[in-house]
Amino acid sequence: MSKEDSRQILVKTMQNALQSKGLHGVGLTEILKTAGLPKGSLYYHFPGGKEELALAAIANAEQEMARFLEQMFARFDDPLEALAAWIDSALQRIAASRFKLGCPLAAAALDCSPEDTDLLLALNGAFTNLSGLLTRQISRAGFPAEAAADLAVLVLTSYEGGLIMARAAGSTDPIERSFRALLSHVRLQQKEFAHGH
Amino acid sequence: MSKEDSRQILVKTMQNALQSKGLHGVGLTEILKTAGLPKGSLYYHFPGGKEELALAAIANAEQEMARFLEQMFARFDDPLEALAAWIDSALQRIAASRFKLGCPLAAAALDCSPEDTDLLLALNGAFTNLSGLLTRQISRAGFPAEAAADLAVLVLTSYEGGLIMARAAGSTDPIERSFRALLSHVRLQQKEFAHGH
DNA sequence: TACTCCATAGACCGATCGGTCTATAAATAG
DNA sequence: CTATTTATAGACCGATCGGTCTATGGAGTA
Repeated sequence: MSKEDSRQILVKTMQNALQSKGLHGVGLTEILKTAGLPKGSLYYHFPGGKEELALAAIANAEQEMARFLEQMFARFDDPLEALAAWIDSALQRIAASRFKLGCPLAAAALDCSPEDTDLLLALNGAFTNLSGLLTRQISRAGFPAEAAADLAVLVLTSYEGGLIMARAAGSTDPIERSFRALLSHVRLQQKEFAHGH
Repeated sequence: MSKEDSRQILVKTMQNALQSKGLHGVGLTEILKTAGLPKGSLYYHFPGGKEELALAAIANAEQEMARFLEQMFARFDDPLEALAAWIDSALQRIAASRFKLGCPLAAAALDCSPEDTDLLLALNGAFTNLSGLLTRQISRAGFPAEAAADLAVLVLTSYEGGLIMARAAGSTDPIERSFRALLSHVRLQQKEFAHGH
């Protein structure tokens, strides 16, 4: 087992734990049991303990999400189609987990104390990067800068909120509904801007 | 201290704790210290312990939210104006807490194990009731049933997601942006339906 | 082979977790 | 007044928490 293997296993295990139980919902013992590693490994790779591991999991989650979004935007000419494809894949992932998995970023954001500044800072960075990415792509769909920025944040907030409600409902319905509403409005607005507003 | 007083104090304290730290983020000791009550009181009023208290806090939060929404809808003729007023008050409340408080429903949803069926059931009930309430009011604004239902869910998801991002950002900006985008799209769609679609 | 360093391996720690139990103060009923 | 119920009050419990520490297997180099 090489150094990078164990490290990555721990990060992924924590990422998964964040999604299903939240930061304080899982113990290190459980994480280590799932990862199949002893405590010594954890504190060798992450001297900062649980919080450092959580930060790494958050960074990893952000990176995965950003990479996947970029892929979708590269695959589709129309940014709105790319968004739809992203949501589609999210729906499949959630249903496949039988609605156990949420977003690790949201879970960490709600499960930490307001004093955990490192965590909140990392989360803010992640959200900022993702909304920046979305803003750039939505601009390409013909939206003015400010409108695109607002819309990007709306996409993110309803995605995060949708995951929460889907988890509670045990159904993808909330995500499907909110994105149907969102996209139909966006198409309408797109036409407005196209006709020279 | 009468029976109902202590009970209500415990419920409100747990509700507040859920909002700032999540279900597993606070200990009973901390809750009791904040409430100024001993352990005996907790288990007298809530034999089911932490989970029963959490359920009561969730029910209370739902009721408060529903009541406030109804108030806003009663005060404004235009349902969209009522929504805007609701968000406005949320912005003030969040900023006043210095971005410590989120939604207790969302916090509970993300911080519980997928096996906590009682909790998830209660949360689903709360979300269903709230989206039903919103759907009825949005219909009044001239939206067809299905469009109103989708839109209601979008309002809820972006509200929940907005609270998360606002907490991470330490700013009301995400909520302001997403609702600006949402409302501008909705007004546009409203006109469409008004002109006979 | 001997030395070194990396990466486990897990016993162990004090603190705190949620929960139970007995005791008692305060109110109510007879 | 006594008897009974109500609602605290908090000591106490085993389990588990995150974290520390020493010991060890094993790959790489001389």
